[in-house]
Amino acid sequence: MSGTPRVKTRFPPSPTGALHLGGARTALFNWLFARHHGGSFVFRLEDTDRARSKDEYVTSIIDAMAWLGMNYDEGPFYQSKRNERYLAAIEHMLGNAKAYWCHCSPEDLEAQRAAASAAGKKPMYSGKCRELGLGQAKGAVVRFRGPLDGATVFDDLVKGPISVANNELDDLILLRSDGSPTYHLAVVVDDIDMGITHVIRGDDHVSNTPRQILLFKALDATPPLFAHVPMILGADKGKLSKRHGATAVIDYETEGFLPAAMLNMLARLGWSHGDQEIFSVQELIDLFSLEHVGKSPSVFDQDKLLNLNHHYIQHTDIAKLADMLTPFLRNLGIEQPDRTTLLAALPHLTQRARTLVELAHWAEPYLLDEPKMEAEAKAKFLTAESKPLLQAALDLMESQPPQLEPAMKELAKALGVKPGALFPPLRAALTGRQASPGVYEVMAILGSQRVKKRLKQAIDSLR
RNA sequence: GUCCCCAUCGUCUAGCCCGGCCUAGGACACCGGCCUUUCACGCCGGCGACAGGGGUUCGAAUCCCCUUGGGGACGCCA
Repeated sequence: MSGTPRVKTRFPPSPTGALHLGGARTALFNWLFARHHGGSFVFRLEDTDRARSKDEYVTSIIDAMAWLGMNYDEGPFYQSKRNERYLAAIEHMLGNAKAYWCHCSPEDLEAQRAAASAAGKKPMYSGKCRELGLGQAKGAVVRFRGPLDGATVFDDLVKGPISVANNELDDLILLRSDGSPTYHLAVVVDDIDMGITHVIRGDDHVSNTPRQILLFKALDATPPLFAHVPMILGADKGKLSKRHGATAVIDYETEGFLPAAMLNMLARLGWSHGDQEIFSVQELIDLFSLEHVGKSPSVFDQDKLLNLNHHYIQHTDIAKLADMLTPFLRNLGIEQPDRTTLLAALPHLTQRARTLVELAHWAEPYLLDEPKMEAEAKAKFLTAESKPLLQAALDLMESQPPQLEPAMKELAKALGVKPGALFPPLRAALTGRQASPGVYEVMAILGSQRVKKRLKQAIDSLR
């Protein structure tokens, strides 16, 4: 029975597009904060804009959250299903004069804003209908009756104290002329109903905060605590957009990134824990705190993500990696990869792959019945001069050498050539590539039967 | 335009709240070297920042002010 309420955060995307990087990071911070404090995390869909909201975006956002492993304790809630609650709140405010009907037409409003701009002020609603005592009418809206003087102050958990003069805030619309509630009203009612204690959201909402605080108070509720995290920018420091590459998190899944790497990357954008760069999810939960979230925007660096992903690929259990590779191998036409071969190859491949796409590419030669010959590898190394070398290697394999490495080195010496002359043709014959793990490793992965078969094929192709 | 916010290497950042330990640390990227049968991994080294100007102080990246620059908001979008 403690007096401090249990921490409750929420992530409320509007389903008007896929989950993008900024949204994912906001979700992550809310999720980490809730988990860190043993609180709960609410997932809510803000779909009051019926025209732009789409079911396909709802499922894609849910999928992206699942991919990242951000589970929620309550929800998904849909604002579109909570209309009576919003209407009741508006009715309540109309009843105690915290709201009023406004009959201004869109054209009239436009003129008012233009007038304010011309006077060197912020374009705002003039308050024309505020004291007119108007009633409901066709095309009318309900507006909030905000305070005319004083200031609204709040202590942002990341930015510190923020103060805005109330006369900078015009009377915002609560109910549209089509009878639907607006964003500001819906969020506030939801956050009250759902008992949200901490609102962690993007920087673009700071200027909305004073108006929402006023709404909380008008609804006789104590506002939650607010924390505004800086935006994520593109390489040119502009808003993140398609030009900067992938902006939707699901794109990173198809490009072969691991969720753990993505989470690590997102967490380190704007948050830090001393010099530490690598964090497991559990460490993130244990260490996360709003005090260490920075105040300035950060640029999303693809190279850093690639580097992190490379790290996670190297440190992920081989069997698990093999499982994750399945769809990427399928894209290469490999439906049923031989698991034994794959498991044998993977330890030699992870150090050279930064993504699962690259890893699948490296694994391909070992999983195919016959390696695909790259034109350049063939032209450079499968030549008339290399034929006797390949033949010698094949003869050696027939004798079943117990130790590959010394045997191959002996062979080079016996042939009177440097290892650098013998190995590239062997690699080309065995993998079809110019680059691969060491030739002995390749042979071990393939096994002597397949090695002999590939050697024979290469020799035959040189006839 | 008006209001709000922000400002350390190219990028992510530590340090800033509680001034001296900062000739500003780490990571990514980049450059060079080592290792090496290729491609990588790894290791070693290098380049590289407190936006500018005023204060306060014995002393400022750290505190205050101004300038400049950047971002956000100003919708019957969220």
